Amino acid sequence: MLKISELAAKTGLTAHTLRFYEKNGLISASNRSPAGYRYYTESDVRRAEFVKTARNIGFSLDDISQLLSIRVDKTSHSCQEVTDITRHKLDEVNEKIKELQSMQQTLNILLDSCCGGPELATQCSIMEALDEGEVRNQRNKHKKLEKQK
Amino acid sequence: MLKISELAAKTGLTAHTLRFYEKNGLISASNRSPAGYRYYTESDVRRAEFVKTARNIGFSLDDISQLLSIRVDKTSHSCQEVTDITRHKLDEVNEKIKELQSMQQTLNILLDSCCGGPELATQCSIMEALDEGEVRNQRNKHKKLEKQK
DNA sequence: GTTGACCTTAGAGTAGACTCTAAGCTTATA
DNA sequence: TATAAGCTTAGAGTCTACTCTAAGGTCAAC
Ligand SMILES: [Zn+2]
Ligand SMILES: [Zn+2]
Ligand SMILES: [Zn+2]
Ligand SMILES: [Zn+2]
Repeated sequence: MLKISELAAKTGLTAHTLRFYEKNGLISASNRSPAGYRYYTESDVRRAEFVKTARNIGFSLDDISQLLSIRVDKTSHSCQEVTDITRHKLDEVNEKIKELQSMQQTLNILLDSCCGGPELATQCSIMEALDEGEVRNQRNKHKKLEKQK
Repeated sequence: MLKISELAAKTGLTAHTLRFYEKNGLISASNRSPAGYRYYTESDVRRAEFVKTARNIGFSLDDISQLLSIRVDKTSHSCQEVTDITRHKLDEVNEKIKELQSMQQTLNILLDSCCGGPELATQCSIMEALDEGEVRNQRNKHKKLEKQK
């Protein structure tokens, strides 16, 4: 049985975060000492490591909650449910990558157009582009798509 | 002179957002009616459009504040200051893209490994991978790099 | 028996960019 | 003149995932 700081050391999460996760239903200690100290079993540790791994991949705490409820009763859930969560996350990631690549392209175009030197900004082509609004961009398009869900 | 809702219609920002931007020093109305209604001049409109464009590209409100202070007095600023802001944003964007691509790769590997069908999740390889923590990932590496700044 | 490290809780604070509410004026139109 | 649309403000709420604080209880060691 591990105390909270031991679990923290083992998982790389902080004790604060572990309590926060407990408050949000992700991980709780199977046992408490008479004084109320949390004591984590081996099974709790495995659950915490699952959470850590899923979080590292980029799953939201909400996604992780869903994965955890599948995990505790695998016979009531299908592979499809697992891939649905995973695919949904992948869709989000792909969408964000597109947005960022659009920004990246725009920023590169802006940087290419400006000398970047000690000259006064009076004729800076970046400032001109921003003033004229003629900067290619698709961020809003993506944002709107995002909200249609 | 435009009222706030007219400027909102023209820029695609909401009246709420325009007031919020004013509170944060980005855009304010040059004039007010005797009753206190905001009245925006042509120059205010151009400033608002600048903000909109910069925001669409992905600049933070803080970045935009800096760009605006260059904009109002270009003779006191250099192209280099403009490119510094732009390059810094580009660095952030590149960093985020890397993180997301790492997630993307991991998620794709997971999806490839699972049948995604109606089978029980008892032997789901995604669940197994999460349980074993053997999922390639670099998100934390990126996070740490981010914080070193 | 006291020091110091560790534990508990409820609850507040953080970041970024809005988003909305309440309560009350103002203005244009019918 | 009445109705509705639109404007004002301060300030609270939203979202995510923590992060920290205050005030106090516990425990092993010396
Ligand atoms: Zn230049
Ligand atoms: Zn320039
Ligand atoms: Zn399967
Ligand atoms: Zn599966």
